[in-house]
Amino acid sequence: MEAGATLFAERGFDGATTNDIAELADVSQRTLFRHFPTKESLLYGDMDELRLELRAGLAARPEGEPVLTSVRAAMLSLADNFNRNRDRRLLQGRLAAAHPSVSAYSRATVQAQWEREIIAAAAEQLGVDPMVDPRPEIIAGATMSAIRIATRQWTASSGAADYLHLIVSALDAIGTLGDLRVSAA
Amino acid sequence: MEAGATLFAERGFDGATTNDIAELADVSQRTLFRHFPTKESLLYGDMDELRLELRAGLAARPEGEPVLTSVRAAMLSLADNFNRNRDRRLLQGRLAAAHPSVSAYSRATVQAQWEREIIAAAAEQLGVDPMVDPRPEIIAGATMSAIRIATRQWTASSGAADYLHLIVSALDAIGTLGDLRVSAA
DNA sequence: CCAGGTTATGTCAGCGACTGACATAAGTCA
DNA sequence: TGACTTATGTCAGTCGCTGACATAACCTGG
Repeated sequence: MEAGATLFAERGFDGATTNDIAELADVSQRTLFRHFPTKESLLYGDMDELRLELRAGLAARPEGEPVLTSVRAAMLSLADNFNRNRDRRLLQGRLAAAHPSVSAYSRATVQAQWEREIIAAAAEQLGVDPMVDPRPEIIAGATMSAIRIATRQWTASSGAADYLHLIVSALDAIGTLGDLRVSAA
Repeated sequence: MEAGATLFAERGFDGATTNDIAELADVSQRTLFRHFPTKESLLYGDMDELRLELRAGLAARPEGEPVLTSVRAAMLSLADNFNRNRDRRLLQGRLAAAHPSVSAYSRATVQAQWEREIIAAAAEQLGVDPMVDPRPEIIAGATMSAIRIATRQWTASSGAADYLHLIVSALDAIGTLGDLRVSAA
C-alpha cells in the first residue's frame, strides 16, 4: 500500500505499473496480487477499518431516534477519519477525480459497503425489510450523495476546507427534500 | 452490439471473449474497439437515446412545479423504455447482478449520466449552483437509488413485475424522508 | 529435535482487454 | 480522374491478472 501510494503520487495512476509497485515493495508481482485483488485496491486497502468505525457509530445510536439523526451522527466519524488521514484521503480523492476506473472502484466497493451499512441500520431502526421497503436504500443513497459532495468539495480545496462542516450542511439538506419548490433557496 | 448480446446471453460475460464477438460480427477485434471503448460498453451501447429521452422529459416539465414532481414524471419514461426493450434490459440487469465489473460500468457511465441530467434540471428549477448547493445532487442521488431498487426488483422478477408501479412507489418514498422515525411504517 | 503439514513467496507461462503504428481499401469531392 | 478523407485489417506489444508448480519459512505434535 505504501509503495502504491508513493508511485501513484509520483507518476499518476496509469504511470505506475503493478510491476513497479511490487518491485518497490520488494515482493514479486504475484505476491502483490495475492494480497490485493486489483490495482485499485492498493489505494483503498485501509478502508475496512473506516467501515467498522461507521458500523460502530450506527450501532451506538439510541433506539427511538429519528433515522436521519442517527445516520447524520454516525457519518461524523468520517470527518474525524479524514482529518486523521489527510494525505491518503486527498490522494484517493485526486486520483478518483482524474481516473474513472478509480472512482468506479471506490463507488463499487468502498462506498457500496458504507451504503450497505446504512441500509442495514436504517432498516433495523424502521423495523422493515430493506428488500421490500425502499426507504432504507433511499436514505442510504441520499446520504452517500451528501458524502460525495462534501468529499469532492474537500478534495477540491486540497483539504483546507472544514470537512465536518461540509458534511453537516450536505446531510442537513436531506430532510428538506419534501418541500422543495422553485426558488425555495 | 447484437453479437455481444448474443454471446453474453449464451456464455455469460466472461465466457464471451472480445475476439469471439468481433468474429461473430464479422469485423476484426481492432475495429470493434474503435467503436466501443470497453467490453462492457457493448452491453450498454444503446443507452444514449434513453439519456436523451430523460433529458427531454425533464425539459418538458412546467416552470413552477415542485422539483420532486418533475423528476418523478420524467422518470416514468424509463418504464416505457424498459417495456419496449425488455430483453436487452433484462440481460443488462442479469449481467450487472452477476458481474461487479458490469455493474460498476453501468453506475460509472450510464447511471452517472442520468444523475447529471437530474442534477442539472433540479439546479435550474431551484435556481441554484449545483457545485455549491447540495440539494440538486442529493435529489439525484435519492432518485437514482429509487431507480436501482425498482430495476433490481424488476430484474429479479424476470420482467414480470410492473416496472411503472415499482418506480412510482420507490420515488414516492423520497418526499417522506424528513419524517421518518422508528416504526413509522 | 525432528518429521509432516501448513502457509507465504517466487518463477514462469499464459490469457485477455486494450492500444499504437502502419498498410490498404472504400468512399468523396474538386 | 486524382487527391483526400475515412473505415478497416494486421501485427506486435503493454499491462492487469491468474493457474501451476516449486521452494522456503513456519508451526506442531511426538
